[in-house]
Amino acid sequence: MADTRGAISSEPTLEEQIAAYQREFQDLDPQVEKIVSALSRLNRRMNVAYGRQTAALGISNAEWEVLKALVLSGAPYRMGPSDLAKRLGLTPAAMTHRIDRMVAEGLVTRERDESNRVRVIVELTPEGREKWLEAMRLATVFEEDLLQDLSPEERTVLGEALTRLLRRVEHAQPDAGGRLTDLD
Amino acid sequence: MADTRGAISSEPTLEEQIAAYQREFQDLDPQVEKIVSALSRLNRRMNVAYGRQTAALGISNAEWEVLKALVLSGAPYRMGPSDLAKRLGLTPAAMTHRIDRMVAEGLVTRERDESNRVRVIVELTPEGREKWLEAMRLATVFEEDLLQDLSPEERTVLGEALTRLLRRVEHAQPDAGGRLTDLD
DNA sequence: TGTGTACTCTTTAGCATTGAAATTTATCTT
DNA sequence: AAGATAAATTTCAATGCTAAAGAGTACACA
Repeated sequence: MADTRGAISSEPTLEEQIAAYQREFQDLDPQVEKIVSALSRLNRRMNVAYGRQTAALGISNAEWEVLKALVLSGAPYRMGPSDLAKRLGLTPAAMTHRIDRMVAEGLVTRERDESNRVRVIVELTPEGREKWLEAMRLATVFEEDLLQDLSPEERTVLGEALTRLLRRVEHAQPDAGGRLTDLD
Repeated sequence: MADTRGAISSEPTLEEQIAAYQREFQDLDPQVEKIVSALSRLNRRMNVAYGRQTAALGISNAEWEVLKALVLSGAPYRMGPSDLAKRLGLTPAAMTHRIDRMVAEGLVTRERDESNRVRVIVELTPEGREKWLEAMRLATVFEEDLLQDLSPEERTVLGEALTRLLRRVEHAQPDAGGRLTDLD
């Protein structure tokens, strides 16, 4: 899991960091750098916060990711290990071990698919679903607090802008030189 | 390092995901969820892109992080291992090993501080600085492409909004229940 | 029916990370 | 000056990840 550790301290402020970049690299567009750096820092801080919350519930951030994927798949909350692995960006091997741990903790069950015995079905237990719900409640409180300074209009604009950026990275692939070129 | 792996595939669209969340969790504010999910996805995609670029230069994303921290510290590009560790959010132990590798590759040097022999000084080599510069050039091209759909005004608004969110997480600490409360 | 091929999951070996203990050097107290 | 305490780094054992090899099952096609 990415950058979930706590205490990010003695870090320069965003402004100091951008000033330092400009000193060392003249071609830098400070506006672009501000967006990119803020994005990355924000994400790191948020992951730390989520990590603290899930830890308080006795699960790891990694386990929460699995619970989320299963719930999002909809009732009856079943997925195969390789689907889960693709969804979370893990190798199937890592998924095997992660599921091992979660079965031992009673968050999911693992059984063979009787109609195709190559396949394995991972299914959320009621306990797993309950954990997800508790984590979800904490997460929404945190997220609402995070955004409390933004008016509904500002939220709309922000969501719109981020979605546009996301579409750009998702529908484009960097070429050999790293340039983003449209696929459609 | 966080979520730097490639191929994030067979993922539901952002819209599908939010619809699924609303089905499973009625209290969800779709506007908030849109922002938070887009942020997290965007960051993941960007890390994948950066990873591809640094890999093309023969360094890992982890090594790039160290190079960035050293350059940002300004000439003469020296830092102690524990400062680097704090800056990158790693344990000192991990820093020791990472520096080992980078010394072996000639990106940095490690020597004892003669004025206080407990301390160690990690210093960027000219080769390390050159690698940073190459990575920086690729990164700025990617970042400019990423933001190409946003007008200068939109960029300003976006940067401003993200900075505001960042200030909120940085100056606030979640309490036992996970609420963000101001420190100032 | 039998064999080849493809697919899914697990096992194995290697690597980066963490947390805790150990090591080395500096500083404080008397 | 001696001994205790503190600080910075490294060493060590355990964890979770990746990549690649292995095992088991289903399906196609002769």
